[in-house]
Amino acid sequence: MAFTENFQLKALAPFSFDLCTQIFSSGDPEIRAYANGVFYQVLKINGNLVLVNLSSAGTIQEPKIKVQLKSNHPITVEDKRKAEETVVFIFNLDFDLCSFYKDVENEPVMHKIAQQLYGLKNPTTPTVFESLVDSIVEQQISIKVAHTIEQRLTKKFGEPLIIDDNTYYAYPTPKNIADASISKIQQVGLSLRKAEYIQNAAKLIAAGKLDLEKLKSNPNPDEIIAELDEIRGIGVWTAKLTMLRGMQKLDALPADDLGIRRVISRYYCGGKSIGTDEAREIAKSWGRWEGLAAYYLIIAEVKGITI
DNA sequence: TACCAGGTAAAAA
DNA sequence: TTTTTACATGGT
Repeated sequence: MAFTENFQLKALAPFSFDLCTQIFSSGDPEIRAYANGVFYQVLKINGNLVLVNLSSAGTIQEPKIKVQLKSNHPITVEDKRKAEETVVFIFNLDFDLCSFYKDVENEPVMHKIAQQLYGLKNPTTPTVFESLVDSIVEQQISIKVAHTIEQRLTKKFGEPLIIDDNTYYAYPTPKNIADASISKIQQVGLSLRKAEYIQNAAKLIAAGKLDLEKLKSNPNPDEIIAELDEIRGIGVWTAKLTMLRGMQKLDALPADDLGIRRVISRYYCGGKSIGTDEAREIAKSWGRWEGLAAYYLIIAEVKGITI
């Protein structure tokens, strides 16, 4: 017998629920997915696993989100509050896209893409740890291989939640990973070195020597990069990707990233391969929103948008 | 079959 | 100090 709780959330307009969730339509149905208008994933709320179902109940200009929580434990008022806070964070509901749109309105390419992706907000991982681990996994290897490995990692070390005879997996906690052996971690297809990086970071967090959630609130991006860079296996690329996807630092742009350089080239340089400096130069025209703008380019490419 | 893919640390020069 | 190399796996 599952406990359920229903409520609604408002988002700061413009917000397109459909645009924001579409990228999850190919997600692993046992982890996180978007199907039949419902996005769902498991969150660990105050120590208990909760399945969060989200669907749109409004429009782009008056966005409302229907939230349904399901758990095998009673859901307290505090659980509800925490879940609400997390959902707001995951979809960046409080962010005002208008400031981004205003800053790029004189930059023809991004302006046009932004018009076609009106209401798209960048999704964020529920914890910084998740984006840090994913970013390490994604070093060097193709994004498809990385996703396969990330799914295996989640199912092998994440805690399962069984609701209505379906099994869903929460993302592993730092302790889950810290308690696992290097060879066990390697079994999901990671190199020995990456398994060490990930376990080491998890141990630092589990031991209280590293507080990523606190680091998130540091307003100085350079200090965040410097601190992350201290951790073995984390370079500037990984630090920036972590900041972008796990801390909503929308100015962080991993300009040396192959995929980002490719997509910048596609929309700005006719597809010829460009260097890091050239990518950085083009990104300057996006002001404080380099990372968000890069996300727009990636989604534009996925959706086949042409200028 | 090779080679490459959203890097990094450690070894070698 | 700067340049090479190993790394694991799945897609092409």
